[in-house]
Amino acid sequence: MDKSKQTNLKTLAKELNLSISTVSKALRDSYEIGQETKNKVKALADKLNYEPNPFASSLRRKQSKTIAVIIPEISNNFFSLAIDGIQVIAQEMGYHVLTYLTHEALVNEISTINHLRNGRVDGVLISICSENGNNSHLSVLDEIDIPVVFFDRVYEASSFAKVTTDDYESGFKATEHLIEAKCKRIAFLFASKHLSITNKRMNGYINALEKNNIPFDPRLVVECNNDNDQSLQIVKDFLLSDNRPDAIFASIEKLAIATYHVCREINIRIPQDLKVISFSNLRTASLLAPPLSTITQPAFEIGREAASILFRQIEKRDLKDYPDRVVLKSTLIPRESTFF
Amino acid sequence: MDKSKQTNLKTLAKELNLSISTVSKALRDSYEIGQETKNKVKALADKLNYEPNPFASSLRRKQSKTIAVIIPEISNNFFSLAIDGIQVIAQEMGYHVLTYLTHEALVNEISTINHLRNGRVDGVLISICSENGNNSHLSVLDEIDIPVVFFDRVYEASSFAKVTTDDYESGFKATEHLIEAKCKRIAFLFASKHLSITNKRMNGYINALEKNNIPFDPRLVVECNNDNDQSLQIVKDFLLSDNRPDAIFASIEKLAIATYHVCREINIRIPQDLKVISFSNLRTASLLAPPLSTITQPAFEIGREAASILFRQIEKRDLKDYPDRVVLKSTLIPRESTFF
DNA sequence: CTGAAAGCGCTAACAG
DNA sequence: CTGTTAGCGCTTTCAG
Repeated sequence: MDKSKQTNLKTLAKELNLSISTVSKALRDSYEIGQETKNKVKALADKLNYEPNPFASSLRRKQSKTIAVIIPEISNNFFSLAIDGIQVIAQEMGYHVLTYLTHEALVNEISTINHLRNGRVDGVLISICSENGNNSHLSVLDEIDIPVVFFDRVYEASSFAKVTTDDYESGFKATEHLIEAKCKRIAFLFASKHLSITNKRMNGYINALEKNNIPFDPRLVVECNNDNDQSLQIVKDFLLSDNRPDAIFASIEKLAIATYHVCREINIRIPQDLKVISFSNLRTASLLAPPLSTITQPAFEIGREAASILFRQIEKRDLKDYPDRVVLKSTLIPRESTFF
Repeated sequence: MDKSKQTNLKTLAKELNLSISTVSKALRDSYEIGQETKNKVKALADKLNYEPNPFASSLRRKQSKTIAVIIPEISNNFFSLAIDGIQVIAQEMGYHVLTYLTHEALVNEISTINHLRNGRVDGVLISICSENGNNSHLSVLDEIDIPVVFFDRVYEASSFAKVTTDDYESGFKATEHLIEAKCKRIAFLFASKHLSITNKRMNGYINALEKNNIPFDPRLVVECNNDNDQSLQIVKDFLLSDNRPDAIFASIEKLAIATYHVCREINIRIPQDLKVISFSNLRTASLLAPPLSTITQPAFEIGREAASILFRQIEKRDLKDYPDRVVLKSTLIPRESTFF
């Protein structure tokens, strides 16, 4: 296919008997150019569907009008809503969005970040993967020297801006909600001990127990993982053991879903035999059998906020007028799964 | 932040006392360069974390190693799964993925496509928006002169490759499934009459009725839209009218969810009073009250297939060895919502 | 107000 | 096997 057909400044200039630089300036509405010339140039540009070559322009100006979004997975209600929020802002600001999925693998996260060393993007939004033995790889973000904003799964030790929800408070509230429903043996399910969201949610859980004089039993803290089948098995074993809880607080949605599946399989009744609450952005939470009590994160808003902070950093880098931490509150929505 | 720090070919060349082109060739493993030189060059490049400037390279080679994905929305199970499939292939092929959301608005779709006129991407994957009075705007895709592959929501009249599911057959099967459950007044719910998926699914519905000697009643074909609240109201009015059906075939997931909400609100029992089946990729279909019978599309595979066709077109444009139409089968999964 | 010229970083002839 | 050179299309001084 013939790329030579693409209109460029040269074509326009020749057609109009103007110089390339005049055309360029006219299109960018420079004060140096007369109104009449501008009109003529723009008319022809429109007619020929001129679109500036983004690479030439980026090469010259050293900015790409593009941001990268690095997330563990996309078929996940939280992340797809967050991306939606990010896209809305990006499209408003005239930025393009490159999306990268790490599939929870450190090696992908590192190589993705490394590929960003070259100016391809003006900024990065990242929610880190769960495979995070040490976070040393994130030092590469420091080196690439562009604005970075973490959202949801943040790297606490980093100095970049972070947008999260109130994980600790929500963990606390969820646990107290179960305690109010007279639960005594409340389990905490999580998938990755490396994530700060896990730890904060768990600290909320632990402190809520403590405040209510319920002894903390480490055997009720159950580590699952990102593999659905494995998590299913872990939850099943747990619920069939003599260590069986009377309530489950799932720190992530997929573990609540696993719990529902297991309960159905081994005939545990929710909420009679087991109460369940979960962090979740499931749109069908209220239609489940039984309706699932959730802590619903403002996923869309987290994306939007993270993006707008990023753009503030990108567009006026010197002025430090952006917050370096934003916490957006989650909402506890009690439903039948925690009815007493 | 100091962009001058970024390593480029010049830096490497100077450091090694070689010419820029030698370094360039060495890095690209050209046969023209000696092994020893290659090693030296690569070692230094690694050490200095050299990443080629993508804009310079794209400008010169007239290809971006980037594709665009244009979809109506992302917080939708079908699309997020499809994107997942696309990303897997793209990452394998070393391509970057730019995502654009049209939010079902024609004006966004057009302007997005127009912005792609300049070589920013080497190919486009698109699922068209529902606001598609006439599809004339898609002629812009012809003009930009790069490979395009439609997936799911295709523009039938176009000559570009299309990847879909078997919408007609699935519509037929879903309807027969309801007929087997002794339904007589089967309603068809849809959101946009402009989409070919709507029409194909509806034709399947109509022909299944016909084959089973059930008269087609146009009053049972209900047009909803993309606004959840409005659709909720439409479905509610419909179910409260004297035109009330004994079964609903929802051509898209969100209308099944709306139906569930309405039934709960006005105390219609599923499946006793109303049977429901829907195209859906809901992971929680089996956990709903009652579990929802679905026609599940191979969303991930559709994305993967569309992407791999696109890359075949991009990488060997002359050889027409790619299919121009791929149909991946959906699966009907009967659950309680259609129990007889 | 308009134009000439340099150069962003890389690739690809073409010479040597 | 290595180097020189000429751009890709655009922006941006700087001259006129």
